[in-house]
Amino acid sequence: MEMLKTNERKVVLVDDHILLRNGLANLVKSFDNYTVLFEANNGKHFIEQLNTDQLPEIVLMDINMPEKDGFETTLWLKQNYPYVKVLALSMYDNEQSIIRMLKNGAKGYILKDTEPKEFKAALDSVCTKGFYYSEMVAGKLIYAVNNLSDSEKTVPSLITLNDRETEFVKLACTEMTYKEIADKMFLSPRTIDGYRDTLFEKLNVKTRVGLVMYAIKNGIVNV
Amino acid sequence: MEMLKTNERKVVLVDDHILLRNGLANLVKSFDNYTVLFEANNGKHFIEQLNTDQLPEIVLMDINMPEKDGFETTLWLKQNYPYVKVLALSMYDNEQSIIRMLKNGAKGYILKDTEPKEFKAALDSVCTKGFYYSEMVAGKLIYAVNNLSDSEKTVPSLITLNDRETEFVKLACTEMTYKEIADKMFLSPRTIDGYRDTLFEKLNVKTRVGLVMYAIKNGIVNV
DNA sequence: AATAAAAACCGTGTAAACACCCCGCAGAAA
DNA sequence: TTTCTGCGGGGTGTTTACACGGTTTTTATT
Repeated sequence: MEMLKTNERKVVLVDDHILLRNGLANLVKSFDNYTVLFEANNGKHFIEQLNTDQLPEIVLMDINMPEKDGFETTLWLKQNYPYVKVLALSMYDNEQSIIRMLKNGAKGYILKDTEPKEFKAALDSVCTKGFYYSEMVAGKLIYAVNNLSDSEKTVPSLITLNDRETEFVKLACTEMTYKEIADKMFLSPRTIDGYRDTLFEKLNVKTRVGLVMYAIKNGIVNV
Repeated sequence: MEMLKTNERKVVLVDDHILLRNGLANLVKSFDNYTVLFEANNGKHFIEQLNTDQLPEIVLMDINMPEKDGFETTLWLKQNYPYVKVLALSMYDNEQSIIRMLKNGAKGYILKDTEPKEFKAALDSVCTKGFYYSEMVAGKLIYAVNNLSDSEKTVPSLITLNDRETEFVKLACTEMTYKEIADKMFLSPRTIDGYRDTLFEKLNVKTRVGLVMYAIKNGIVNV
């Protein structure tokens, strides 16, 4: 009654929380017809370990990771191996992260406080239907589209920060003054003013504290 | 060759991240001489499920949880069942959390990106030696005592915020001005200035952004 | 109950930092 | 060409940070 292994769904786990990742790996292995190819600490290690001859069907992808985070890695997969399905795994349920992951190619989005049963359902759904949207995700998406600012409605592109902006945001999350940030970035304080103004507009915040909170909620800075 | 069950170490897991908790539970069960009594979503559920006739030897305790967090629950255990050992489980490695948990009675402190091997070692150490201090924890503690402010040296008590201060910090993590915060708390703006100044001194920060970052790192506000 | 000490509360003032408006220029992309 | 993006600048009012001071209320002790 032994079935052939070729039918098994090959899963890869990418998460820097080793205990969680290990536990998940065991959970996945306990499911019928699922097998774990390998595990990776972050996106960089994942890409290094990826073997073209033996591609996974599903990648369980954490979002907040060092080296190369879930957003980048998912985008990289979409561009290089579009048939590898990504199921995003996150602690946070903020709209921006969900939208960004789905936009980058993730087929589903589950939280770390999900029940194992739902987790299994998500895996199955991604494999068979090609996607998995929980009620939570659907709800957040509906909420998000209903709360788009006017600028976002006309330009429905996702909020993205370039390297320079990201660097600025990280420094804005410290106790440095804008003048000190300007020095550190080898820019004029006026230019820093410009970065701040465009980011305030783009991220829909009004103060530096608002910027900081946004950055933390969206994993731009690591706490 | 079957050993008697009475020798087994009874473990309870308290964490709101169900997937991690489940994985950990399986990991613990896979260890020789360890058994899992039950699991709980948070401190409140844990206390409800606790059975005096069948106390655990070790409680694996997450810190950031809804309802009743790891700090409170550990303190409660220390006061009610001092022989139950707590091994703190956290995502963050900031000194304040470590010190606070150890102060509240935790016998050890490990991070969620710990290797399963070290995790096992921590469990064993807590059971046999009664404590577990990883190099990370020891290092942080040394760093912490070397960086105490003068006021902390004379009064070596832990930093604690009262209700009013906590309320202020939470509002300081929004885009409100101090004047608006004053209105919301039915206080004069000058009084708010006082709160800010004492908190700056107490928490060793210099700007509002510093205050916000401290609050987030130490779980005073929930992101 | 009296009194001292400790908090919590509030007022005025000032310099720095922040937020926001205006503007131009160069180069790449459309 | 136009448009967008990164870059740099001036000016101005508001907010923040940090002084000095004060009163009232709470808490502890004699």
